Amino acid sequence: MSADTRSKGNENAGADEAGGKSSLQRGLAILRLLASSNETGARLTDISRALDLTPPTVHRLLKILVEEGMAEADKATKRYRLGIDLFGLAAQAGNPNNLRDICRPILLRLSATLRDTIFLLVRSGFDAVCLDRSEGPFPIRSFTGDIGGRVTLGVGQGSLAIMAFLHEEEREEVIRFNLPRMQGVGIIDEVYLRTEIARVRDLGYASRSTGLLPGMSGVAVPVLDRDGHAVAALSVGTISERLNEERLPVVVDILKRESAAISRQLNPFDPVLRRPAAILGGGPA
Amino acid sequence: MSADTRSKGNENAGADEAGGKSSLQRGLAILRLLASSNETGARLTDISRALDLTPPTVHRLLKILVEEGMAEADKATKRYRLGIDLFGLAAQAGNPNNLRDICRPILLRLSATLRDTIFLLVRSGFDAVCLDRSEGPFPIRSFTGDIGGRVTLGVGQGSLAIMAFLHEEEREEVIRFNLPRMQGVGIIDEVYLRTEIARVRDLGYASRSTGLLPGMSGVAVPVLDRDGHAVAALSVGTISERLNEERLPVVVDILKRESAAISRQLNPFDPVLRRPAAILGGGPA
DNA sequence: GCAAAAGCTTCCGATATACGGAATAGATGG
DNA sequence: CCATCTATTCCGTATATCGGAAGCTTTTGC
Repeated sequence: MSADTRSKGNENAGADEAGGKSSLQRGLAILRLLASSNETGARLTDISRALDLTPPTVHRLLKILVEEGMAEADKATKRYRLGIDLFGLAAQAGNPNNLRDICRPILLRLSATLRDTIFLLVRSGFDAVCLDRSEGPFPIRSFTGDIGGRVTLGVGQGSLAIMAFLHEEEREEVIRFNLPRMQGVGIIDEVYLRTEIARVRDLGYASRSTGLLPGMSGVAVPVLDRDGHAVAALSVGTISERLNEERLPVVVDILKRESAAISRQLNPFDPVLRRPAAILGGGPA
Repeated sequence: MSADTRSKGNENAGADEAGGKSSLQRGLAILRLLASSNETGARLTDISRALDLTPPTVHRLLKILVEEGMAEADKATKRYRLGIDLFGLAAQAGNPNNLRDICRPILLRLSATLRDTIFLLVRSGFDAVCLDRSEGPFPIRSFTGDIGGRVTLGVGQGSLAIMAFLHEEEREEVIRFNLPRMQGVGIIDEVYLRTEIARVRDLGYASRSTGLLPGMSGVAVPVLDRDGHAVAALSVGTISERLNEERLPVVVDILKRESAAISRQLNPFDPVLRRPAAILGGGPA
């Protein structure tokens, strides 16, 4: 197992077939396919062809999925889509230590205070995933970070904030894996990336025009565990004008304060945070 | 299906066992179990006992689930929880016709305008499910309706709004099924329920102190399809004082207007409108 | 610190379970 | 109406799944 993602399972050829051969894997493959075609839904034969499974097999699996509430059949159009039960499941998913629950009120407060949209990102393998977000009243919305959306770790400020505060070895692993993936999404130069990371680590926050969208900027701070490693990031996305030299320090300060509050709630036992103020700057009591 | 062939002597009626016998069913059962114990996570043997599966079986299924990103193993605590990929899946789930996407900006507008929390509910079987919500700035939050949460159809204003605008036969079916479930959650009297439904149908909105929480009230309007049947409900939850005789009609009026706007977008039958206006979204994942 | 208990993982043979070809029924469309 | 495509059912085959047993690791208790 070791390294935590899909680096190994590569033995079976086939572009996008049903991953393995267990029926559980096939069922999950169907769910993923349905997710990717949720606009229109997918018919049985579509699935059959896409996953290279025979119609009877797909039929049987779909029947189970429907019974279990993970899929729904639109009898009118004969199309299948994901079921709402799945939605309920996921409400609990990716919520280690109730991170999302803890952060929810903070996101609300931040979006109200800063008037921009606030994102909560966590690491998932070599990506960052948007766990939650809270829209601010400011009328221009960032395109990034629909809930559940993924970004390559290292792309975007929230990503960088997480990356800068990973374990040394993990960060190296991520850099190695992600550099090729980052072609054309901004950073392609390893040296530059490392410089950025060092800078973020130094400052305790990430803030640069990502280049993803002209005119848009972001600021992000990591949410640290008791060892000073990132478990998440708080990020603000807005138009560049709203993150000028005057306002930026203010925003950063507020973010850091809230991040520290989250850290404290994440570690209810902590006698003393081990590496607190040094990294996050002026730590409020 | 059904027909319990319980070859094993194990007759002990263990409350909540793994649903069926297919490995897909068992895998999903594990996911559900993890969802219900996401606070702490579950260990392999916990799952094994709860679902009446042998440890090797659970081990194998968990391994698959982890590989597929549907579960995560916390190596430190030896506990399993739901994986973030599941979270990403569900971002697409329960989103027929992109209902959630369509409603998102409207929820935001409503919560800003009305200053209270707005809920989007859809029907799922005999329940209503909270598809989305948008918090308003008003400091008292309703406990109801975490995203993904379920309520018995008929309990609460949003529920009622949906129920009042179902097909005749469907409504009867729901009433029949749900009446027993509603014991102790407010309405227990069939006559009263039917009266309420008729009233809601008449007025075009639902508004009563639900009795679920003293001092809290709600208003809800249905979102109708072209046939005048409910596909969803928009609901406002707040303290009773904020829904007095003066304000209520205003709120209802605004809700109805937005509901109508949604309905219009839901029926892009005009082949011209097929394109869902990729304003800022549509980004790659 | 050691022994005991509980938990996790691997192995492997028996068999239940899932598979897919073929045939049927239903839908679509010319 | 027939031709084509799709969904569903049936059933014999074989394969993937199961669980006992045993090795191994971690936790518990003394």
